[in-house]
Amino acid sequence: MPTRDRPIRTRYAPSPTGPQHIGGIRSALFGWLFARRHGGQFILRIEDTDQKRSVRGSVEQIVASFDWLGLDIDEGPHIGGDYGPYVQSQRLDMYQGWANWLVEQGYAYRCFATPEELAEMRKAGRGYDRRYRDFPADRSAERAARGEAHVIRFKMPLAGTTSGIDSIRGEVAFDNAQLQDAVLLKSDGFPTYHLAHIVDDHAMRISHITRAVEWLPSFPLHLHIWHAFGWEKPQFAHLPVLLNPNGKGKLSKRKQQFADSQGKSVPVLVHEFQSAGYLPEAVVNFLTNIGWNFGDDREVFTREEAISRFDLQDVNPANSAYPIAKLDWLNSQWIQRVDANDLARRLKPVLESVGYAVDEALLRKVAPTLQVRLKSLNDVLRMAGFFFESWSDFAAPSAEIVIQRKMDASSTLDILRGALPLLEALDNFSPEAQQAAMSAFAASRGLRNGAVFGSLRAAVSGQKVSPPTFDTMQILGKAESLRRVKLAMAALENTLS
RNA sequence: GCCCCAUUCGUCUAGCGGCCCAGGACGUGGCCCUCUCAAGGCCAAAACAGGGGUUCGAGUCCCCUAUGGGGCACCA
Repeated sequence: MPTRDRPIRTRYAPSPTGPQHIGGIRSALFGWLFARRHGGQFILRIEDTDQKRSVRGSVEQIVASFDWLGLDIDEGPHIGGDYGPYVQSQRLDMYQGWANWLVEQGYAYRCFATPEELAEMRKAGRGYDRRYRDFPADRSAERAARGEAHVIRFKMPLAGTTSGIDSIRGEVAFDNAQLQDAVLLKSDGFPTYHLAHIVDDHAMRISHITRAVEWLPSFPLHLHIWHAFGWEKPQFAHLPVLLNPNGKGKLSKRKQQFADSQGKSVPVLVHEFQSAGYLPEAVVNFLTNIGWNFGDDREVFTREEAISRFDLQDVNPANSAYPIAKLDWLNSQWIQRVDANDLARRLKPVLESVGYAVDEALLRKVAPTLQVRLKSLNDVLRMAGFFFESWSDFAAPSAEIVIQRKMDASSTLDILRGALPLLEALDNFSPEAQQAAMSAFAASRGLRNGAVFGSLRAAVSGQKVSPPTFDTMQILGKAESLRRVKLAMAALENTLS
């Protein structure tokens, strides 16, 4: 039985198949949270034993994704560690050694069945018929020595049941008669997952194997392999997976975007979250809320707060539809929560990405007006991009934008004509002072505030929707604001003549 | 086909036999606030898959069915 007091070490062991998918992060996150909770280590190991599936550059993408999300890795191919190498293709001799050891000990055997024979057996409806399970050891060794292609298979018990403890769902039992003699070592000398992960998890002192539910069916196989080796077993936690937003099928790796019920496109790759303007804090918060909950109805919390409460036993065993709509809300919550200067820092690259030369001082003034208005960092473009356009190139907006509801060109012109000298007379151009003057003006003319404020908003921003009018004018400055009001007046005069 | 796992509002979830005529959140609808857009506040509609047991008592335990997910590769 595993002892409870060994150091907590968990790992994420992806295949290097390209950009990091959010489903993998979800699984990794729970292992990471658990390790951090217990002051243990979190390890990255690359499982590249299937040569055909390996994609160059994958490790860099995976590491970049973890970096962005702030999930720190203690040991891995990019940083090394005491139990390396952390790439399976660099550990081949270990797997071969242990596979042979299992054969020598009688726990495994060489199988010379050809791919054609296997295909026939499959067609016949059943799996591998164990035809080499009891093949004489001397003849087996002889054929291998002659260089005949073969794999090594594990001898599963033929009867009885195997049960194991899953940290999330408790005891799980399997009928041994249903299980197959799985391949441990392929004919190309590479191990399968079944062999490799056990050799590595043992060598790397992994205390808790956290992996997706699709591994549950091979759990009994793994238990027997651990037993054959005689190694202390880790604890196992088979994590639920993310389903598509409609609840149908596992969240796809192939379809990178698809429409949810609102017709929005849905990010599934980590870099897509980044480019869609989500904060990493929000993404982590979002993922943490699926299949686990904070415990006191809190939905918004930091990763540190989550660490302080996380336990694998509290993970909900059921798979869940990908509740992507909640991410937008969470993102807006996080945008409101971060410090305004921090928000400015995060907004800068977004503005630069569309070609603005960003004045940081200006951005720091704009950011506070945006905190309650952005769902995504990218919304800054639509809401406040005009601040970063060349001011001298500012063109008066069309009358259609300046003229407010129930107003016309001439009444709007009247408003601007009346407002201009009042604003000009202000020594203090604070939003409060502006608002006091403009409210009084509106009242004196019997106008709605909206008619006055809205005309000014459009005049100075060129937009129907913007940050509050008087904040906008303060940021633009009195001179620039008044210049724009005059521009709008001139444009309106033109439409009237 | 066989095996495993799961099943509470549309969705994410709380609930580990009585505190539940089921709580929170997102989304949706309404109202309030309001210079636009938001944010915020208040309110509303909305669920224990079905059927059998066990028990004084079941969303909570057991069984069956249904549905969903996964597995049955020399992929992980």
